[in-house]
Amino acid sequence: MKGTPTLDDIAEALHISKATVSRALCDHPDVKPETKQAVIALAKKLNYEPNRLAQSLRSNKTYTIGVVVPEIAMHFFSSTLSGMQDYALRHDYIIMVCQSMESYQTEKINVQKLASNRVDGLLISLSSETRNVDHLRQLIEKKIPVVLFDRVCNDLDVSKVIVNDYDAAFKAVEYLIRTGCKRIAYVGGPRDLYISAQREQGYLDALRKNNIAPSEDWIIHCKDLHTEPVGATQQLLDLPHMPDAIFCMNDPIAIQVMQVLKEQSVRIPDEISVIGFTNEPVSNFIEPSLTTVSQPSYEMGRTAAKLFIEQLEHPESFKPITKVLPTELIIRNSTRKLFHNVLET
Amino acid sequence: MKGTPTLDDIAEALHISKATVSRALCDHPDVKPETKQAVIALAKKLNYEPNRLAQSLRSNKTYTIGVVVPEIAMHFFSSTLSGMQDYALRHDYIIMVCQSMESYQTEKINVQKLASNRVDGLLISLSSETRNVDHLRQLIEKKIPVVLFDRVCNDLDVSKVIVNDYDAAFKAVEYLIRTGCKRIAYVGGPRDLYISAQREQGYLDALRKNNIAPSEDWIIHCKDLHTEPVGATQQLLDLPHMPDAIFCMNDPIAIQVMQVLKEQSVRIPDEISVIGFTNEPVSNFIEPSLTTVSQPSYEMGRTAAKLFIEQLEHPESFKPITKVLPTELIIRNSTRKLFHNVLET
DNA sequence: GTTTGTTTTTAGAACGGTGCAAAATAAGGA
DNA sequence: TCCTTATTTTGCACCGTTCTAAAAACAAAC
Repeated sequence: MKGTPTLDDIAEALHISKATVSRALCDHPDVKPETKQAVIALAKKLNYEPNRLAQSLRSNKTYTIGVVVPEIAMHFFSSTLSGMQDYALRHDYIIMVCQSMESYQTEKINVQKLASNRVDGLLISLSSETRNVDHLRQLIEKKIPVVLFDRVCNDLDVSKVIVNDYDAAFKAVEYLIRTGCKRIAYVGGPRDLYISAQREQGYLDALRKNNIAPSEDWIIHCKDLHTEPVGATQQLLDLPHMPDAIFCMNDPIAIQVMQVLKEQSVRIPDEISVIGFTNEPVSNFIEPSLTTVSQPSYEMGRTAAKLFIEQLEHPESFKPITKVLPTELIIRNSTRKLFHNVLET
Repeated sequence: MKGTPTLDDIAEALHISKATVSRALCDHPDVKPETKQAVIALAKKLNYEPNRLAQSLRSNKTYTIGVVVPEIAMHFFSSTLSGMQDYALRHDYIIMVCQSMESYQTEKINVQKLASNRVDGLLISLSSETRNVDHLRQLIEKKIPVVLFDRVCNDLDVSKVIVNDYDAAFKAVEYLIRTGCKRIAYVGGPRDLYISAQREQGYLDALRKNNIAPSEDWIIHCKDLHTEPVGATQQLLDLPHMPDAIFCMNDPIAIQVMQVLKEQSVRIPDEISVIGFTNEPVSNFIEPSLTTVSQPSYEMGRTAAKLFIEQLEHPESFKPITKVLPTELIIRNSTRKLFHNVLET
């Protein structure tokens, strides 16, 4: 016998047809028990494994899920990947992973490569540059399921896994206000990055509800999340009337903000409170530890994979749904204590 | 026309055979220029894309690389994944990612699933539990290339990407000695985890070279890297003669060690110096910032992918090689300053 | 010994692309 | 014009599986 055993090899050895062998291995009822026995025994002996490629070619199904994240090495995303991988593998799917590096062009290429690799569908968190989602729409038109997570967009009628960014931001900012902060700034991502806009809206509404007039000066949008927050912080410090709190779109931004504050010897939280979003591991260890909104990243990945597989395996009963997972405000030491207010009320 | 266009569709439309179409698209010389033109034009118009599955079935090549890491969400590994992904995609490969969660069983399952998905080969970093590598040997016997990175093992004759763990550990420990530490402990992984053993050996030899007799009490092996270091630290603190430095196998361990020291109000580095390994982002932000050995994780991933693809595409000239990437001792504030010694010498 | 009805098995056609040998066409030389 | 050589093109088999329709095998009933 040559390389890996095939159906034909088994069929030939037992003097039966490969169709029967195929049936026997699928436990099809139309096969005589003793034939089935013989086939299974020989298959085991030869260490036979069906060729996935051939199966896929025939069935047009690859048991493969394409995943695109902005950056694999960002903890939030690697944690979602972990959740997806676990769920997928347990259901016999494998994930193919790409990263867009926050570039729209790269994202398009990623999607294209995954599609040409015939993935059964796509789990994607959009790059911060992405405005146009035609590359996804094309897939959807071809009936290839797409599930968005975290960095979603509203003009696609697909399943989504998110947290309530608006609400979480609202609560975070309201917490700042309850600790006595009055001049609260927001350092966010690009203006049209959906999650950033949502968090900004929550921020604005929390201010308004508490009779604080928002100021344009307090809101800064960064295109490049890795470097711009540094300048943004300086800009805030240079204001005639410096803010007393900074709400950051995510933890990496908050960390850059804190670095600048520390360099300039601005005391955190006495002079300025800082609050982040995501609860990356580092936020627990930075000094002072960072108050932040925790997002269930692993669970988001798991849920995205779950919705995806359900959609794929029960297309008849499929309706796009949006799963909103809970967040939690993790209070640490980068924000003032509630102490005074508790006394005041 | 039905769903996705195929070679046959183009052939039929142009009244030529699909073989010619196939050739035209591969830019084979044996096709009349005008035919080629026509084919390419129509292919573009129909948005034709060759079916990877069909190609793979025929050629027995999938342009897919299986990757197994101990834990996707550990920064070191997500960073290697990032490097692999970048290099792979640029060379038209896609990575399929699995995590072993430090479990030998899961690792075997991962390898098995990836193999049954007909990956062209495997990049793997072994779980801390893995002693036996027969699951990899099976692949190698089937001529499926395997490249090991970081967590390698010596009984496989394959390409490897590592850092010089022994040397880096030696230098790190010697640095501790030069800052005046004399009772240096080692908190590592399981005894037979190769990188841990290597680092331990470097540690031991650095002590001996500097006439410090190693003590059994100073060396602790943790099976579970996520929880055991806490108890290990306590154990060290409870020694009649407490260590004045702790060399940790990696940063996550170092961070747990530091947490315990801080809880017990042991001053770092005045009473005990702490040194880590890997240079995870968090080590720069923890207080005091962690002195550690930086490993080029992204580069390790890239290099692993590179070696792999070279091996795959030039099997004739293949010889297993071991790439040793450079490390760097990053001196921060969890270790004493060199000051005194500089004066002494 | 037919007829009818169940099992059980079998060719053979997909799936979509590539490679080979052979055929068809075009061009050049005597 | 015929023969030779070079250029293009064409069937067809193959990769390994699954599915369909039809055939074969067997048993029970008439």
